[in-house]
Amino acid sequence: MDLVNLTAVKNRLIESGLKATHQRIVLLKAMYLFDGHPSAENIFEAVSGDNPALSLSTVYRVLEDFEKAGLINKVATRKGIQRFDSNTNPHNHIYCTNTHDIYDFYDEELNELISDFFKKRSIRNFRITDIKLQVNGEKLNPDQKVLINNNHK
Amino acid sequence: MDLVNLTAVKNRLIESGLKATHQRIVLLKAMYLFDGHPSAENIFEAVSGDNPALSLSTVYRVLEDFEKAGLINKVATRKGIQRFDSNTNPHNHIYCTNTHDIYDFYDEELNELISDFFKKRSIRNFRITDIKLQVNGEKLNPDQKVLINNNHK
DNA sequence: TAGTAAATAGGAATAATTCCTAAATAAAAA
DNA sequence: TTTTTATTTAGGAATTATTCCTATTTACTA
Repeated sequence: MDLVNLTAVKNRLIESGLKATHQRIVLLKAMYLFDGHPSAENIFEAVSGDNPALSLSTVYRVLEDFEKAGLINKVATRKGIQRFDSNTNPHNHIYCTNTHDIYDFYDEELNELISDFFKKRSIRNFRITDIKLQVNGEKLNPDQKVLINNNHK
Repeated sequence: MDLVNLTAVKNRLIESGLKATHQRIVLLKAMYLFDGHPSAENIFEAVSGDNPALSLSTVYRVLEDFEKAGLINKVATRKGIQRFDSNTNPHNHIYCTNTHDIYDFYDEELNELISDFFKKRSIRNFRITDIKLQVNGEKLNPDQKVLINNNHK
């Protein structure tokens, strides 16, 4: 199934309790198509060519609405700027201090490790909604990809 | 040894290659004394009563300098606002979605679990400087503390 | 105690985000 | 269909957060 198919996007909006307005459809598509962890401004730039009447304040409001509806998440950043993530599956983040790029990484073993840990250690007076491992550091060669390696076969 | 002792603070600055100016001493002390993960504004408010001539731009610049010197760290936030952490020991963060409070938590076993994991899985083309587990969720009773529980004895 | 490089105050400039409200629009009702 | 109504949006103003600029001040060095 195609995430950015028109009716699929409409349905996602409606399932989440949001009216399928033109702007929301455009913006949710843009979130799915964006490769990375865009800011509101990034998304605005991505769509405003085709949608010249779209307002930046609408982008902010709609992304906020999407987040409240659980369609996307906010990503924590150290730079003090809001960024968003359309990937709502459990995964982790690698942060490059130099470029401020954020890379996703999945690792089933790691997810289990962490979830097992929190079976033993609960947090009193707190309801956990999401756990992310945040790996900070720096990309070495700017021309090469950052890749997680499996050395243990 | 007292972290906020005058000569101790001076020495820390000098060891980090920074001149021990009045403003830096005041601000580093304030960082050590602040309970939590303050913004630049928080620190400014905390010290400006006793230091009316201190400028907010100095606070921003000095906290940035402290971070570069490794005296403090920036904390990733989802709200899009810079916050700082004077605790440079390995520890993790619990984020309350409602109050935007951030709680530290230490767990030796968890730290080991994670460091063992990254002995097996390295990240190609990336130098890790720091790893943090970021636990998102909501504080249940606002009048009670958030505490990590050890159920496994 | 003077000289020099580094740091600061203070405010202006910029960037990021939110707020406001008249107009437009989607969904429901007629 | 058209009308109604509640929601949503555009657009810009307002606010908040952060950085930049530069004359002045300060900490160290000789």
